[in-house]
Amino acid sequence: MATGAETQAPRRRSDATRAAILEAARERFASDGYERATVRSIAHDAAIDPSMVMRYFGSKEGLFAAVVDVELDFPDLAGTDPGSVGVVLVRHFLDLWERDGVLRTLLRVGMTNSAGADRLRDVFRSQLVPAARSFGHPDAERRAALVASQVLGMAVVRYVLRLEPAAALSHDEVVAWLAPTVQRYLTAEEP
Amino acid sequence: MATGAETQAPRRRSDATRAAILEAARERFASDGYERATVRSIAHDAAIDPSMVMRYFGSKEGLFAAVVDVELDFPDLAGTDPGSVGVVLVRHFLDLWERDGVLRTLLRVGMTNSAGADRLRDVFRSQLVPAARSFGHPDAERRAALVASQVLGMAVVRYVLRLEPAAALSHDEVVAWLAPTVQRYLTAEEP
DNA sequence: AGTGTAGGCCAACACCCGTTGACTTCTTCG
DNA sequence: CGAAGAAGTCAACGGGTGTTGGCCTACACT
Repeated sequence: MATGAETQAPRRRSDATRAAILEAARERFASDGYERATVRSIAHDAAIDPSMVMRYFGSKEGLFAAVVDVELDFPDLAGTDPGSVGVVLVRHFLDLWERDGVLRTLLRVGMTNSAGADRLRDVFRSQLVPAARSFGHPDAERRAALVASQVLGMAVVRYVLRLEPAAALSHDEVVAWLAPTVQRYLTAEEP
Repeated sequence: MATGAETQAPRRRSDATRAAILEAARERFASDGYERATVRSIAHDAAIDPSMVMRYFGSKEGLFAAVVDVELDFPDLAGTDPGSVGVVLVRHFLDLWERDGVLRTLLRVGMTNSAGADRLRDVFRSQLVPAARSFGHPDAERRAALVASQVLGMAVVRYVLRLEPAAALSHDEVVAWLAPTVQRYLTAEEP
């Protein structure tokens, strides 16, 4: 979706405020979760009045929807070498988790908020399942779910729980360990 | 820890109430998360007054600590055949997740509440890391973290997010797919 | 039977939340 | 310059929260 307005030149004075609110909200939601991230605290971070949040996004729910409404542009796995799909996918996920906080926000909020969980399931269905279909197995959904379990799990221990040994792993180490797993889930004939 | 009192005969009249509060709290925390599980709703489920919760557990935080303060008795991996440790561990985890709601509660709450995250890290450190040491690799902590990422990830997609394909998997299917992964994380010489 | 005490309820407290509407300030353009 | 409208502030609302203390009730023991 990613509601328009960025197609037109951003001359409106309010665009800066809008962006500030969105950024503050993204960080608060990611670090505090949906309930503890209060409209007041977000407004404080963005250095504006709480009522501005309502004016721009209608409600707290609307603000969350706006934060979470971004394209995640998965790589097209159809073109890549089937032998290195694990590496490609894991590396892409690492980038995605660390680029901006959107996925972390989604993960954290998705644990307690149904709108967050819905959006997360949406990403799974619209991005990961199609990618899993490239390998011709009839149970692509199951394979995608297995991949999701490993990738989300690493995100949980690394970014949310911050388990020391997991958070300390370099990107290369994460790829080295997880890629074979993901590869197997997607391409193996049987467990 | 598991605070005593169950060593003495449970003749106190209040023990039933105490247990009712604990059970209601466990379910509410597991299904709603820490913030949305209100003391009032828990008291309602336990059919008592909210003030009783305070009398027995001091505060909402105290109640949560009591809910989460249970032994998880991991299997001792030292005795089991090193070739089937993946199967044993994954099956044990499935039992643990589904026996009572404590681990689900911990997972959900650990995402937003620091006390929950602490307790989860505690379980990791005191149970999973020692188990990982059985295999003589110097980086046992890292191996344990990898196992945690896969096992927690499956719990997230299965019990919290309820991703359809993952929730529909039978125990045997989960074991068949995850056991080789866990086995490799624990025993492989290198990625 | 009478009394001390543990168990339980009720009403209220102070606080924080999301949200609202009226008011002021700044910007822009005729 | 002056007016129109956007951008932003302020104070308040109704409601829900965790928590408290006073009061009532029912049981155990002498």
